[in-house]
Amino acid sequence: MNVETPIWRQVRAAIVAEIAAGEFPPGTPLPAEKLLAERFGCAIGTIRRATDGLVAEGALTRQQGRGTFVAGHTPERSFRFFHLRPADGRPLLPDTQFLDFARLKATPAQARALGLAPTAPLLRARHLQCLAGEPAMLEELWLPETLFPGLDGQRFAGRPGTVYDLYQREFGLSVTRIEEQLRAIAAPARIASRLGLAAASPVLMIERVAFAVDGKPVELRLAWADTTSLAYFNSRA
Amino acid sequence: MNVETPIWRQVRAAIVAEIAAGEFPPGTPLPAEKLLAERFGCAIGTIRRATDGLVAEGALTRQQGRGTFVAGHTPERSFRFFHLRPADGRPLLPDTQFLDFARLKATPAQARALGLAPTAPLLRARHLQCLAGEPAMLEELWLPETLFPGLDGQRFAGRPGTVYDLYQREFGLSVTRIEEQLRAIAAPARIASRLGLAAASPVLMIERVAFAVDGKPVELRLAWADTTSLAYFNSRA
DNA sequence: CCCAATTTGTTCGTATGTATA
DNA sequence: TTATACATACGAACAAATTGG
Repeated sequence: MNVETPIWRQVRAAIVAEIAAGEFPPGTPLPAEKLLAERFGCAIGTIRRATDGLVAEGALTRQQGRGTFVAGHTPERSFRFFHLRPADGRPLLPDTQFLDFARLKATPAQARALGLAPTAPLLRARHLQCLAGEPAMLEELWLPETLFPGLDGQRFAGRPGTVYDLYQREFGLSVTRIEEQLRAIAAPARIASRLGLAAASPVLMIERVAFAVDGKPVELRLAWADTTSLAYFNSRA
Repeated sequence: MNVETPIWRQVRAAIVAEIAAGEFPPGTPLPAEKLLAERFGCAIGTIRRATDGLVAEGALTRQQGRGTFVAGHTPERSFRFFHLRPADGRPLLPDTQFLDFARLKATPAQARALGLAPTAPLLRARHLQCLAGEPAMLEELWLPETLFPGLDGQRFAGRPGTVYDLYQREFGLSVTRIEEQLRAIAAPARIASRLGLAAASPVLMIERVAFAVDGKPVELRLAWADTTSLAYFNSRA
């Protein structure tokens, strides 16, 4: 009479909920598999089944002999979502130049993308990503103010690590999935000049929505990339 | 004393090899897990572990009560690699207009991308992908002649299903993974006119290498997409 | 229509190997 | 060395879906 959801899914959901609730800050180990099995009243294999997906997504990392850890948004981890590389495919860490920070109202399209009420208050941060010292991509980050209480330009620009690391450490929002739309457009004048391009040069425009472990959208990001000597790398199995 | 590769990896490799050798044509069921366990002298769980990855990649499909099948390249399956959609994200099957077919020599860059000797003979097919009746993307397919013996324009254009279905049915090459590079460029005159665009309009250029189950590169594909009312959709966990 | 055989899906428990502290 | 934790592997049982009689 088991038409219910499998135990491993229930366990997975429970663990995700605990992580999303901030019970295990990034870098801390989950209870050992044996303990989890006891706590949830199931077999160790079921615990593994439940965590396998999280490990594959990068939300957890397992280390033989040490434990299972909630993945922090180290540069390498965030890098999973950074697709811009030189033509040879060699991964290159970008460095970021902060531009400005503002508080605005959502447009209908933005509200829809983030699942918010129309004209909900948003925070907007803009910065420039540089690769090998050259301006590579201009980015606009749009954040629901309710999810990022008290965030301002100082705290944003003064963060130590990556943007997603900030979301996770300070607001308990762990980005694990993104959805992107890519288009080729003629660069608007303001953007072209920031990238050191002639006006109306073709640029790669990226529209991203980032989701937290629990599936909630937490960020809308618009980006304009100069792909004359770089490319957006994607690989699918 | 087990420093060797795990059994499940060996089993996986063996199954992949058999599929690549054409022992199980697409659509046919693999031997039941119990049989495979006996044949390989291991437990059923180990068989499942071995096939889990193939299922995730879409090379196999499991159906409770029926069996485990070698996935054919149905339109839906090939669709996993088709990323162009209207802005609303609604998936839309393209239809294809054949343009031409030729036999040429590889450029150094093409040979490198396909892992071939310089100036190896290549087959080139060109076609136009249309979405909702409108020209959406121009594609150039470059194929190593040695992998596609006897392929010509007639057989290419006259195929019943998708391109990848042709590769699999007639040449035993099952595409399971692709790597892509995306760039925004100004459309060359010939391409712009095919897409019904003004010369030098921004288009999304896609460079793809497709790999078979066994990891061998089998196709180099260049594509130019009109993204004025379409977008390239990508999602990563 | 029901029944039985087959096949995958889920879950359990256990044992051993290997890496870490 | 010892204890802990994950990695691999085995075997068993039952559930659920499918198929064919």
